[in-house]
Amino acid sequence: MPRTEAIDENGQSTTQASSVYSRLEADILTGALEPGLKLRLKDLIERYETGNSPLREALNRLSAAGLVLREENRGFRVPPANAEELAELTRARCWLEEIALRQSIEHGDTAWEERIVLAYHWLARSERKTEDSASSLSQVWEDHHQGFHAALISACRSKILMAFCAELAQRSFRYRSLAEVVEYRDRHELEEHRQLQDAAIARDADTAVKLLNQHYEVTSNILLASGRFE
Amino acid sequence: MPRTEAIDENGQSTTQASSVYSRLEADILTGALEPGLKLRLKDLIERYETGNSPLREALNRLSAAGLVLREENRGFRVPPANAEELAELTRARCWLEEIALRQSIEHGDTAWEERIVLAYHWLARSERKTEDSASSLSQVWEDHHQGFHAALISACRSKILMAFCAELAQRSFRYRSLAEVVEYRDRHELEEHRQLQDAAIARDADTAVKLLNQHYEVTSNILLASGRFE
DNA sequence: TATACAAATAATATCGATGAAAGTAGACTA
DNA sequence: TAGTCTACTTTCATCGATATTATTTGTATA
Repeated sequence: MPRTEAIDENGQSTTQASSVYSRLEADILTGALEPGLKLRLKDLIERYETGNSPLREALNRLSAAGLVLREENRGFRVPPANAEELAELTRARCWLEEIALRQSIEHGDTAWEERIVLAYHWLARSERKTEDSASSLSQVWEDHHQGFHAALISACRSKILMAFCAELAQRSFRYRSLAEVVEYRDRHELEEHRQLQDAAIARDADTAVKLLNQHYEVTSNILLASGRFE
Repeated sequence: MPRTEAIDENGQSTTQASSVYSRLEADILTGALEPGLKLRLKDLIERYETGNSPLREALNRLSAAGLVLREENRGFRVPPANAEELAELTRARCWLEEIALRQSIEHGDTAWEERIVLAYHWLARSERKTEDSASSLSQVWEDHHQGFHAALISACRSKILMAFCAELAQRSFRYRSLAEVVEYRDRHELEEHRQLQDAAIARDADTAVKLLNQHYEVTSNILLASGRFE
């Protein structure tokens, strides 16, 4: 008999392995499982109430995705987090997203513009809500934030490039979670995104790229300044 | 009792899962397992003389690496190959390797130059051998070819970017294998690589990038012209 | 003859247990 | 006192069997 039927975030039924995968992924990205932590199979089996096989399948997938470290005959661990990696992530992200953004601006149709406008709208709305529930950045805001940046490059005509950008976005997100920076001093996040929206839709590639790179670099510097990464 | 002790290419002992992983990877990249093929577990267990669990772990890793398709409750298959993907791979490769090459030329030290010279030397030597064993491109030549291109970008100071490039190189290699183009008409491969070497070491970024992009685009066009991908 | 349903079959996903390797602690030696 | 050898313990990797899900086949119905 199966432990419990595996259920998707959307209430869809999936395999145990995929269910464990997404829960593990979330726990690593949010820092619930801290960097460097040894992932003992027995513990994880308890934590996620699953079996040996699906757990190992999830861990193997995650290791190939760079979200878990795997050592032959020594099991798995959460990858360490350090300033160098954050810097490298940021650099790579600026490089790749510049290409993707320029391509999108060149090839984007009106549907692309609409996706951006819509994504910005949601982002602006969800930010209001954040003021209510003081403390940590809300999950819903994060989703919309990610959605906005994905929309910007969604017309680049390269699934491969978008997948790479998504991986970088995900790994960068972990650093934001780990830094636990709730509020960014002297910063108008929504305004930055609005300017990005405007430049993209105005097809002003150089401005858009400059804004986007700044956006990532400023964030990165704030995180580095938190002093949590060495 | 284990079926047979798993052995690495270098004679090192590894886990079954990793052993199966590399054999599956090779068979997919060389086309021994053809695009679109349904990967039935029972068949693979026979083929690789392994068990259910290590096989599934290997397949799960490969699926995360984009070398195998996974469908919930429907198992695994070899990803189809088509002209669009080849074109997209080539485009992405030109984009990313341009960045990596420019960075390498900017930051490369003498050790980097030596790696290139050495890699070129091996490539030139191994090409001679190919003339003997007529038919298909030799494995050793492929290794040196890949080594040369890796050396070119090896000073870019971004492991992440190099990993992306490696993935693209791998997936592109599959198309070269599948096309079974043994000889490239009107082409002087070794000469192309020599020019690349020279431009890189002369720190002539624009020329090097132009040569590299041409190199990839010409190859891609030859493969597309083979008519094997739709 | 096409369609819908049901049973039979085949394939995948998961379980519980066992085998193999790594890690640990205590005894013995130089 | 440091080193290393061995027995013991913990953890990981793999096995063989079972449960679950998809697919096919067969049958009845319109």
